[in-house]
Amino acid sequence: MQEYDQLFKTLHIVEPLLQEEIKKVSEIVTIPPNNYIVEQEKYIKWLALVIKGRVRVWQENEERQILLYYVRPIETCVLSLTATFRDCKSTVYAKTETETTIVKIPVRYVAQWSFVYKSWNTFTTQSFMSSYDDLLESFKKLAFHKIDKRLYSYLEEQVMQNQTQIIALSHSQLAKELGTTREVISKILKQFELDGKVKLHFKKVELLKK
Amino acid sequence: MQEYDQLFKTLHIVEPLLQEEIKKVSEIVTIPPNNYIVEQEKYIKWLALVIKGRVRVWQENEERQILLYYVRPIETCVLSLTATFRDCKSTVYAKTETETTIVKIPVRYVAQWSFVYKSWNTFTTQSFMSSYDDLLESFKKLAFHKIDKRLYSYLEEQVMQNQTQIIALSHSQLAKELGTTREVISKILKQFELDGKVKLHFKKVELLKK
DNA sequence: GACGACCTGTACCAAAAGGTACAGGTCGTT
DNA sequence: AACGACCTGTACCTTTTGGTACAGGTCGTC
Repeated sequence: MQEYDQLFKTLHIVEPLLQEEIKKVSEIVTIPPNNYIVEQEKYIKWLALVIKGRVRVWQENEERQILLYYVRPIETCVLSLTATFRDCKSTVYAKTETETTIVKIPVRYVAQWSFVYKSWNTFTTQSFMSSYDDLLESFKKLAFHKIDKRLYSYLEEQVMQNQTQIIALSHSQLAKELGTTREVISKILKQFELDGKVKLHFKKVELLKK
Repeated sequence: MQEYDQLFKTLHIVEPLLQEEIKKVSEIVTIPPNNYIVEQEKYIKWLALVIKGRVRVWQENEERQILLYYVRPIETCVLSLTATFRDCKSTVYAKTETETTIVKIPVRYVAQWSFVYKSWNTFTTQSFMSSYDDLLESFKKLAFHKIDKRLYSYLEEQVMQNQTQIIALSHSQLAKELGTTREVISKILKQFELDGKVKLHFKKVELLKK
C-alpha cells in the first residue's frame, strides 16, 4: 500500500520487521470533516498518525477554547502519544477539519516497539521533543504577549503553513483559536487594517506583505 | 556510594550493567544556593538528576518572569532531557534555591542507553510524559484562570509540596512565580486575608485550612 | 539606635480585555 | 426577493490587570 510506503519513508522507518508489524496491527481509516478523534476525558486506545488532512487539537473550559496545535501529515499528535504510554484519559479535544486519513496503531505496541526498533524509538523521542518545545514556546507567548501580538503571530503562522496570504476564518473562529472573544478580535483586526497590516474580507483575513 | 543506590532504587534502575555505566560516566556535584544550572541560550552538555535540594526552572522576557516548575529529588528536569536529545540550546533558566546535589550525566549516553536498557527507557519516557502533562495543565490554567485563582492554586501547591501551611515568599517573589507584578499580588493577598483564606506575615503567607 | 535595603498596603490612574447592545452586511435557501 | 442564520463594526460600559507614588513597617548590621 502506497500510504504505508510514504509513512515509512517520512518517518525513516527502515526495519522490515517493524514495517511488517505496523502493516499487520494498524488500520487506515478516513474520517470526514468535523469529527472528533479524541474527546476530553475519554480513554485513548490507539495512536493516530495523520497521513492526509488536518486535525485541530485544543483545550477548553466552560466558556472558552484555546488552540494547542494542528496535526498535519505526517506528524503525530503527541498528546495521543503521551496518552498511549500512560494509557490514561485525554484532557484535550481533537477534531478533523478536512477529510482526514489516519493510521491507527493500538496502544500496546507503541511502547514496546520503541525498545525493539531504533527508528521507532527515534520517531517517538523526536515527536516528544518537538512537541514539548512547541508547547513551551506557546506557553511563553501566552504568558508574555498581549493578544494583538499573539493574533498577528497566529496569522503569520497560518500564512506560512497554508502558503496563501488569505486566512479563511471568521472573527469568532479566530477568537476560539486564541482563547478570547469575538469583539476583541474584531477591534484588533480593524486596527491592523488601519495600520495597513491586513485587508479584511467576509470571513477572511488577508495578511498584507510588508 | 549511597547516593547512587538511592538513585537506582528510586528510578527502578535494576540492570547491573547500567548501574556500572552510570557510576563510570557521571559525576556528583553539590551546588550552593542561587547558582544557575542552565542559562537561556546556553548549550547543555549533560543531564542533571537532582538528588538533594531544589531547583527552580522558569522562563523570562525583558520585564517578567514566569515559573515553569521546580525540580526536586528525584526528578529530572525534562527540559534538560529534551535538550539532551536534541543537543541544542536551552530556552529556560534553572537555578538552585537551596544547596543542591545533582548527578551529571554527559549527553551522549542518555539517548543511547534508552535503547539498550529497558529501565532507562522507561525512566526517560515517564519523565517526558509527566512533564508534558504538567505543562499542558499549566497552559490551561494560564489560559483560562484569572490571577487570583492561579495564585490560590499556587499557594495550595506549595503547602502540599512543603508540608507546611507557611509559604515563605515575599509578594514580589510570588509575582515572579506567576508572571505578574507585586502590586497585583499584594491586593489579591489582602483580599484573601479579608476573606479568611490566608494570614499574612512579613515575607510569609499562611494558608488557613478550610 | 541609626541607617539602608527591602517589604507591605493603598490611593489613584491607565491600559488591556471582556461584555452588552445594536445596526447593518453577506449568503444560502426556499 | 424574502427569510434566517451568521458575520462585522462599533459605541459604551465593566472588570481585570498593570503602573506610579508614597507612607510606613521589618530587619540586619554597623
